[in-house]
Amino acid sequence: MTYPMRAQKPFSRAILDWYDSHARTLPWRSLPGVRPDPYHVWLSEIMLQQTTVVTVGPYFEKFLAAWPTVADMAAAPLDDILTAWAGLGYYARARNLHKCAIAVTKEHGGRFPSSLDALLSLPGIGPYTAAAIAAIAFDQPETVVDGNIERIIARLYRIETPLPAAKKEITVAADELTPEKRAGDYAQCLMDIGATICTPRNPKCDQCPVEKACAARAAGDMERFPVKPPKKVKPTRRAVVFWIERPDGHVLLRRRPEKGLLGGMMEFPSTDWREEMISIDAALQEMFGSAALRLDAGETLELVRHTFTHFHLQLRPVVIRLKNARDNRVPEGEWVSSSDFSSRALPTLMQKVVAAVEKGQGSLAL
DNA sequence: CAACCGTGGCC
DNA sequence: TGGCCAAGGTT
Repeated sequence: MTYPMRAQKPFSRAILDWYDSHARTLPWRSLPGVRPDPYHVWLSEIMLQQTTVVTVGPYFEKFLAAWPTVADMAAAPLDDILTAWAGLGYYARARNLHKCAIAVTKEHGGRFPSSLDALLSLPGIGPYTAAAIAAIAFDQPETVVDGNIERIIARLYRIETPLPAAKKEITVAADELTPEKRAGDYAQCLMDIGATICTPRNPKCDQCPVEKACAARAAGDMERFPVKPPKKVKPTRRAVVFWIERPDGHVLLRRRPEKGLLGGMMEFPSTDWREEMISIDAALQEMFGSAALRLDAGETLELVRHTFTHFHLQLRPVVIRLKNARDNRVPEGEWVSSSDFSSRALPTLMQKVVAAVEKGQGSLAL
């Protein structure tokens, strides 16, 4: 095929040479050739799953300041982890982060294991993250395959098989190129190249240290790879969400179920998320078992729009101002002053609801 | 295997 | 403006 298959060492050497002069300085990254703290590597790798470097930066610093060691994190309440994670998304990562910290503390004496298998058995650590930690933190010659490296390999060999079926083929090819020494630096270098040069669109091939080895570059069809299946249409779900405020200004929050969408995070009570928007009357009936409220003009606020991985959501916020502190029609939950929302595990969707309510002023009395 | 699971930035 | 995409893992 092309030269990298026949000449593994020149390929990895070219990559590492490039890295020594072009490596980005990132908060979790040590100098080339220096082993970083496995706790830092783990924390950053979990945060970086499907998340950009720019987004992760401040969260990484915040977590390290709050929990300097994995034992500190293990000792923290899950809600503190979720609160700190709020806004980062994919909240199962935060729940698994906590589980993993506990497992490392209790079952591994507070030290991360260095073997691929032991790492794979930990919560939230899959094939990519296990290989990344083993290579970067423990200098083991494991093959790291993330989205960047998939793209680089797919272009290098012009792999026509669509993802995710191509994953095995790509991993085999990547494995043949992984160097015995400095596999961690090598992996980070490939990811740097993927993020800055071998980008999904408009790749900067003239800056690439392995341009000459790339089959897609030679054919001039880099952007065709990796081949991906067509996207599915996202349905839209709609609901009424309630900002229920007591006379003392505290607002009702509820905790979502442990698993599933926004699992374990806080929310404003809402009607079920259905395909069709529910009427305000029906929403009041569903939430309070009573529609005995007069609806005046201006009581509803701007529609909150949010897109999740697999559906769009539209929430119609309705503000309810309670006349009495206690009202048995109101569901159970936690009453929180809006000035304390920042210390709560409110996902971005719910922050959008806060913004919509603060921007508007219409309300209903109950 | 395919569905599920967030969010922000880019063009 | 909206689909696409990002240092994936779990079920």
